[in-house]
Amino acid sequence: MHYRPNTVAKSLATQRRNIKICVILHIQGNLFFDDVVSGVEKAAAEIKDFGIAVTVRRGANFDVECQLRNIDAAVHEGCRAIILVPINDPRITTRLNDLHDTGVPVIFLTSYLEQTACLCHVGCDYYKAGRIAAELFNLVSGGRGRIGIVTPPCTLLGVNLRIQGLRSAIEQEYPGMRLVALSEVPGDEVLAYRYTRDMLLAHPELDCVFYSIGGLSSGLKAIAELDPQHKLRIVSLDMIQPIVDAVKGGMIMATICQEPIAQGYTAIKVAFDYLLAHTEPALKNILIDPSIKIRQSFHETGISGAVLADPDRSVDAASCVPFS
Amino acid sequence: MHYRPNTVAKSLATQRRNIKICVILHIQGNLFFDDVVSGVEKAAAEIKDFGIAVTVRRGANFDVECQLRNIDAAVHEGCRAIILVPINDPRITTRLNDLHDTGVPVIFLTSYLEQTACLCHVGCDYYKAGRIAAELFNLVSGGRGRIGIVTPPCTLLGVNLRIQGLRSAIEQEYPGMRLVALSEVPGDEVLAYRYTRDMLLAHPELDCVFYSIGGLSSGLKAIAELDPQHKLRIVSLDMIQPIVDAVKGGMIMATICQEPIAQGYTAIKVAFDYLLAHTEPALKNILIDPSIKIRQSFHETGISGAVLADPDRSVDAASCVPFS
DNA sequence: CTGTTAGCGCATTCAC
DNA sequence: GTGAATGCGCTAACAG
Repeated sequence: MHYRPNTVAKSLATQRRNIKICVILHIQGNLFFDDVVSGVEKAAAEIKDFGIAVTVRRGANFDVECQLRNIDAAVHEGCRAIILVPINDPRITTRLNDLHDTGVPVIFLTSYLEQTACLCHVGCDYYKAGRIAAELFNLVSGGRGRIGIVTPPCTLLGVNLRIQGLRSAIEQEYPGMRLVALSEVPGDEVLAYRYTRDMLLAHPELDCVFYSIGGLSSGLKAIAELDPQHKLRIVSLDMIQPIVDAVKGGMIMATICQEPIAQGYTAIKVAFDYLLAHTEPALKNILIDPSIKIRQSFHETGISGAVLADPDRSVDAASCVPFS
Repeated sequence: MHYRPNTVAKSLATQRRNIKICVILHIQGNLFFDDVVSGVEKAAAEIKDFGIAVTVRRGANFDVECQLRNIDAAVHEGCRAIILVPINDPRITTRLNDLHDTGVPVIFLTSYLEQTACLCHVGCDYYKAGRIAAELFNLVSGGRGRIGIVTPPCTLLGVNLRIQGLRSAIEQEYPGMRLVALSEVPGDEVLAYRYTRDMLLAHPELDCVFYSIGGLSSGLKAIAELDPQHKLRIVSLDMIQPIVDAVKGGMIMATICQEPIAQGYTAIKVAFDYLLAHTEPALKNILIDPSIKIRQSFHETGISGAVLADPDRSVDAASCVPFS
């Protein structure tokens, strides 16, 4: 027949079951993941009235045992779906596959594990982000740029994909561009400064830098010292505060945002749809499009405030005659 | 106390009232507004279970009488909120102010009228879009670009704001840039071709073109004929099909998307929140951020399909050693 | 195992 | 006017 169950009535009836979703991260003190969490919390607030509670557990950085404990704790408190930023470790894979067999769905967030059962992966199109970076450099360098990359370790999935994207775009489409240097920086401000500085000193021909360690801003200081005139074209990642400041200040030309808030939000919504409507996501890989932000993207117009018409900028047809 | 009404229960109880939202446009056959409508429909599908119906009325282009009739019809069928793409005419203003007095909220979509009571305006930050265009030209022209603009009539609110944004950015921040020509094209393919061609012929010094009449693609043909080598830097608006094709083909350098789907979606959500929770929007002006799309933004990675791991692009740490 | 009923939290209606 | 009862559409617990 034409019967469509009514989601609202269904969730009202289901409220008493006290459904829980658990989000597990293994990163502390990272601005990008703070935004992921705020996306999670935004979605959590929206689905609270549906009788679904969301709890977030932030484990220690890359601590496998801690992540395993968090998974156990989540199961123990009876959670009905797990959203996970996974650590790439066989113990996690094993644990998640077991979980899947017991009927608890797993949603990967920002990264995923191969050979591991899951409902889906919610992330960003890291590969495309890399290709976009390549194109930006191509556009501003007249197709003859010399690129250096400062990056987290390439063993991380997203990082690897991003660099492959940049590389493949250059090879396939921008023959005049060159990838000249790549510097992998472990998570440490001191090393970020040193590696960035060393790269620039070792490669004076560099005119483009892909600074993809936004969490570490001391590398930006190294760049500022060695390039006080802002001759280098710098593209970075995400809209965390130090990056935004550098874009506004004219030091960074563009930043490619991996939409952490949307990622967190979407992951919760996938879990929600699964728990309430038993809807499996249409795609195993839900990739949020990276977005490009430049200086003017952060321009405060003032028009978005409380009043409709901004007296400084109301419609003025007379101002629109041709000019010279 | 700490009482928070439960939205779900409330809407279940309210279902019998058969609430209606009416969306009224005055544009036919415009791809941008097709996307606005699809955003509306997406939100409509989501709130259907809440017992709220959405109907869309698309009137004749800029026909004031028709828009007035549509408003009357909406009121007559008992709709509880009106979402309107307004025509700038005093009769509309009068009618809307009357409506407001009878308690029917009006939400402006993509444009608004001054001196007119409304719940809020949902649009795009047109001013910022203009500033972004200016910055893109500045970036790729080494700060010495000569800009020509092809635009719809500046009497339209968004159009005017956009051009003011571009202009003010140039005046304030890009002293080496010049606005050389502005061509206002009424909605007509023949004129679009002719005006665009005339502008290019009259201004051989032009190296940047802001082609902001995406609905009319014959101007692009004029550009293609006069600039077969793609020496002009072209920035356009929105992601409608002819523009996307031209970006993919390398003719258009970048397009600034005014997020029609998000605008339509947001307008419905505002009405929904008002009708169900009696929540007034926090801002009178809800401005969606314009987004920048370049060629690689349209790159199909293939990874977003049904499988998680793309064998062509799985993690390969060995590929990430430094190169030359 | 199938059929019936209570109740999720609220708005509306009806009785007083 | 104030207060109690009904039902929105569904799930869960219950009874047969």
